Formats: sequence, C-alpha cells, structure tokens
Amino acid sequence: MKVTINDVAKHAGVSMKTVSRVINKEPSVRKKTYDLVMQAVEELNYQPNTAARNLAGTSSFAIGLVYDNPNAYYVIDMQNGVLSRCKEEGYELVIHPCCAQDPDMHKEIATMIQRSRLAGLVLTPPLSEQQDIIDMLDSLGVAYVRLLSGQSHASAACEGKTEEHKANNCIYVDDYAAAYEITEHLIKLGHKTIAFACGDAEHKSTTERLAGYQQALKDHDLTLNEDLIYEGTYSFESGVEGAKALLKNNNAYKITAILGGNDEIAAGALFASRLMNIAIPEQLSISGFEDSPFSRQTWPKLTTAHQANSVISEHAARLLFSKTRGSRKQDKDIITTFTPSVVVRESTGPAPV
Amino acid sequence: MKVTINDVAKHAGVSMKTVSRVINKEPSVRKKTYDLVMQAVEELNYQPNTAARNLAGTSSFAIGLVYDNPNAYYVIDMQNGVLSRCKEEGYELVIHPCCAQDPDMHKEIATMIQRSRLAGLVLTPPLSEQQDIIDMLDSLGVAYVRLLSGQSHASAACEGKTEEHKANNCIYVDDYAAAYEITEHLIKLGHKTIAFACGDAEHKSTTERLAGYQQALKDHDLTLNEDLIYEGTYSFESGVEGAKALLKNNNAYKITAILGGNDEIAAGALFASRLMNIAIPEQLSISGFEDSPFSRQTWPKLTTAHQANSVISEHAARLLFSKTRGSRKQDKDIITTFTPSVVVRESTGPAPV
DNA sequence: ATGCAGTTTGACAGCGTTGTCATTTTAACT
DNA sequence: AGTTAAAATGACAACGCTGTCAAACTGCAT
Repeated sequence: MKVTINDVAKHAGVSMKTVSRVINKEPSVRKKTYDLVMQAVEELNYQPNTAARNLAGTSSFAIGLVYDNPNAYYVIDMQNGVLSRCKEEGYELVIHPCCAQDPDMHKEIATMIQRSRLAGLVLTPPLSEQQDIIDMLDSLGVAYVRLLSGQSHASAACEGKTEEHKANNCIYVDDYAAAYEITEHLIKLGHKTIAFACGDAEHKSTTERLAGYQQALKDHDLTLNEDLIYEGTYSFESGVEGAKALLKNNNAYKITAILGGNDEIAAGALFASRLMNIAIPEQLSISGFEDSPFSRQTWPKLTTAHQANSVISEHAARLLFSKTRGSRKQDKDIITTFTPSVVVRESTGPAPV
Repeated sequence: MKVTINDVAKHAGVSMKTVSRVINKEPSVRKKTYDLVMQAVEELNYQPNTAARNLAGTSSFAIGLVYDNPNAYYVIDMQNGVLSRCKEEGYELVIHPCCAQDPDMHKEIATMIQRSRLAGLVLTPPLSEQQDIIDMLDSLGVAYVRLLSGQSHASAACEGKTEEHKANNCIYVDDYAAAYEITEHLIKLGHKTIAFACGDAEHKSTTERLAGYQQALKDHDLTLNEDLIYEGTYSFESGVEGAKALLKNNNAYKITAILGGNDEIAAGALFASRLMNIAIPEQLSISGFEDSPFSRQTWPKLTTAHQANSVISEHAARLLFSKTRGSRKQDKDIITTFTPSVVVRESTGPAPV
C-alpha cells in the first residue's frame, strides 16, 4: 500500500538520491535515467511523502495565504488562484484567516510559519500594508508577496523600500486608475455631482480609489466637495447607511451618481435607494468596484470595475514560487501590475435633466 | 531561533519523550512534571515542528476539507467552522476544492491523502453522497465525516450502512423538516398554489427539500402539481430562468408563492420578478433556503431557512477529531443533526386575494 | 591509450519528532 | 519493612526524505 522512495529506487535499479533528484526535477540527471525512474514511479504509483520532504529539506513544501477579509467572494477567488499554482508546483496551501486589528497578529503569523515551516506567504490587504508584519517576515527571512493597492512601484505602502523589494515582493492593483476611469464614465454620462461612498479607512485601496475619483473630477473641471464623500466600511450595511446619509437632504447638492467603494457598498446603496423610492438609473446612477458575482445579482445589475482576483492571486503565487526552492525555470510571464477595467451594466445611465 | 524538543527537555531536566508526552497531552504525566515542562515550553517559546510530528507519528496533524460548491458563502463558512476546531486541536487544514463530476475524483483525493498523510477528511455534499468515494476512503482506512442531507439516521445516502457508521461518520441537516416548515409558513399566509424551484438534481438536499415541500402541501390538503416544480441548479441564473418559466403563463395556475431551493435561486427569482413587473411580496411571495448573507442583501430581504454552516462544520470537525489520534476527552457535546429554522423577512407576505 | 574537467550517480548521515519497550519511581498492600 | 502491581519516565530506533560529499562515469583533447 505504502510506497517509499526506496521501493522506487530498487524497482528502477538506481539509488534513492537519484529518485529524489528526478521527483524534484533537479538538473544533471540523464534523460535515460529520468525516464527509467519516472516509469518506476508510475508503475508503483509512488506519492512523495510531504512530511518527510518538509523535514529533510531546507524549506518546506507549503505556503501560507493570510487574509482578513469579510468578503467571501474575494477570499474564495484568492484561494483558488493560489491553489491552482500550488497544485502545479506540488505545494500545500495553509490558509490563515485572521484579524488585522489584533495586536498579537504578527506573533500569531510567526507561530504559524514556524510550526509549518512555511516556504512563503501571500499577504492580502490590509495585512499586506502593515509594516510590523513585513518587518517580522524580513527578520524571519521568510519569502512573501504583498498584494498592494497603488500605482505600481509608486505605492505608498512601499515607501522607503528598495526598488528590488518593490519588484520582487509586490503585486499591484491600480485602484487609482480604475476609479479614475469609472468616474470618467459617469462624467461622460453627464453627471456633475458625483458622490463617493468609501470603504475602510485603513485599507490603502480606499485612499487610492478616492484619489482616482478626485483627480477625474478635477481633470474635468468639476468641484470637489467634502460633503459628497461618505466614510464607511467595505460592507453592504455601510452602503445602505452611506446612501441614506448622502441623499438625506439632497436638495442642496443634487447628487445624480454615487460611486461605491466596492460592489457590496454599491449594492447597499441600491437597497437604500429602493427604500427611498429612487429609480436606478433614471434618477440616480450607482457604480460598484471589483466585479464580484454579487454585482451581477442585484437589480439592476451593477456597473463596476472588473478585477480578476483569481488571476491576480495566481500571479502572486507565481512570484512567490520564483523565489523559493527550485526557482527552476525563471517565470518570466508574471504580471505585477493589474488595472481593473470598467464594466458597464444597468445601474448607471445618463444624468437626469 | 529554532527551538527543538531536545532544548526544552534539557531546559526542564527531563527526557525528550516526556516533553513529547506533555505537548501531546498524553495521560500518565505527573502534574509537577507537566508544569515544569510547560514552563520550559513557554520560556523558550517552543513550537512543535509539524513536519517531524507528521513523519514520526502514526497519523499526521492535518485534516482535509473537500468540497465542490460554487457558493462562496457556503465554502467560507465551512472552512471557518473546521478551522476554528483545527486551531484548538493544533491541526492543519488542507482545503481541496474539486469537481464532483470528474471521474478521477477519488484517485485525486486518494493522492492527496497519501501525500499529506491526512488524519481525516470532512466531506461536503455532493461528494459526501458519492458511494465510490466512501468506498475508497474505507479501503484506505482513513477517518472521515460526511455532511449529509436527510432526516438524521434515515438518510438515503446511508442505505445499507451500519448504525455504527451512521452515528460515527455522519452529520445530518434535516432539509426535509426545514422545507416542510417553510412551506407551512407560506400555507399559513394563505397561499394555495406554491411553486418550487429546485437545485441540482444530484444533490440529496434537493430531493429532501422537495419531499418536505410536498409533504407539507399534502398535509394541508393542497394538490401537488408537477408543473409547479422547476428543475434547475443551485444558482442565481437558474433562479431567474426558473421564475420566468414558472410565471410565463401564470393565468393557468395562479402561482402566488415560489419556494427557492436556496437563497441564490430565490434571489434569481426576485430578479426575474422585477423584470416582469411583479411586486414582491404583494403579488408574489418568494422564499430562500440557507440564510446566507446574500438573503439579507436583496430587495426585499429574503424569508429563508437559517442554516448555521460554520457551526455545522465545526461539529463535523469535532466528530472527526473524536476519532483521530488522541481521542483524549470524549467530546460528548457533538450535535449530529441540525434542523434549519425559518427566518421570516420581507419577501413573503399574505397571499393576494 | 592517457589524462583531465565536467557530468552523473551513490553512500550515508541527519531533519525533529513519536512508538516501543525497558527501567525507575510511586503507591498500596501485607 | 518488604513485596507487588501500577504509574511515570527514559533510551533508542525508526519515520521517509534530502543535503553533503565522495566516487564513478562520461567525452574530448592530447
């Protein structure tokens, strides 16, 4: 039942070490030997024992995915992207949901790394933005990849970091550009008074998206107004509250469009609009951000900015693997900057006259 | 930096084996010795090496969670429930999304088990219902827990199984009772023509929910009508299609309520109703199933059957752990049958007159 | 043929824990 | 105090693999 590397070695008439070389795709194995061993592996249906490999080897065959995100769709996409890569590389994935606020956060992560001897970590926002965690990882000498919001290498979360760090440890999502684009879409529809319902203040993406929105207004000679910005969180409930607050005494401002910080906020705004008997998009345009499945399941469907989370996380995993163990083939196809693109659906329309 | 069991042993003045006994909570360790060792563990901040434990021990400190479910909320809840238990027991969780249709499914799972030497598996529907997978696991001698839809020990998925199997390997969700209850809720609101939009046929839960619905109708002397049953899948899109199909020529039947197979289907039905200008709940009542966050983010909010997935999966993990390694304390608080309870929100109302 | 550098292979000792079994200590009796 | 069974502890060999380093083999120029 249980086939060890030794069995394979005997079967193929080589040493254990050679079998090891083959399954680890190490160079300097003759093609003939390689085939011989592979055949034995097939015939015996050999499965390398992860525990033994982890113990004997320098680093282990497991990476971690750390997140603090209430959005199920986001998390699942992240997992699947990383998992697909792990499968290919023969790595295990240790998932670790956690609470970014927790002051013992980095201790908890350190413990996890030590116990499982993780080869690396993929960090999603907002944890990827926390300096104390990065410092801890650096001091531990663990490889990691940070998913960051920002315009490529200029991201504020990387201030004071070397170019080398930025290039090797970060994947960027250009929320600024996406927000700019989506705001411009609204402006072109004739909207002049556009509100913004923000997500969590501690997420860098909130700042980036807000900045993109503001720059778009500025570039089109529209006045910025603090009163049109609602500071909330990345949740449906916050979207409801935000829309209510913004539209409460709308006579003064005549808001004709609301930009949601993400799809959940936009869905919440949609919900609030119904409560207030406001027709979407006739009286008010609403747009989301992220293009989660959610945005297709509201009424009307949400205009949003498409963000391919599973692709992004897959590239994060690639980047991580390029730094671990083998580094066999240099993976040159890694994309490090993603810019979400606007998807126009039914929740936005021409500004009412 | 790296603290081994040997360091702790020296520090505490005992043998490695004794330290091992302490961290594994084995009996027959004097209280005094226990404290002594624990202190050393604290002082040195010792973290047992998972790989070594997995290799040396009989079974490993990792369990697997296998699922094939497109519903992100469901998956996340399942993960979190199992994870919370794993954390407490010091186990790792290996997640494994897969495709139930895949004919090589059980091979893939077998490979995963062998590679990671998993101590056990938690299986969610529909994989928990596939006999070939169960057989494979039995032959491998791996512990597992099946999440099943059905009335406790009478579940059809367990036909031909011993009582012992049913009690030790299964967690039941009584979808039948829940569907009965929710149908009754509609009947009490005066509805006489209630349609049912089914989920995937291969899911046992579909059959169970359908049966509960039918029995409720029967018990209240309402006629069953095949035409009122739409066979679809557990998706939003299917809900849209289902509602459209059911309501297309509604003059013949005068459907006043639709029972969705789950929340997504119900949300889809809601969406379709909007398309057809049908007021919810004034002209048509719609109810969901599962009480995912989703059901609170539609307009109007969905009446549904609350199913505490994270609690359910936590108990599944408990049951699994009661069969592995330690089995230390007999966990007597494991709940093996859950019955979802009706949550009334705004999508259901009195039948129109 | 001979030598030499480069390539390919193998022997063997760990990696950090737990299982087995022997040994020592304790408690509970005469 | 002396005996005995039970409880607590320890010594040591695995577990299945990889890292290290030495040995054997290659091809190629002499």
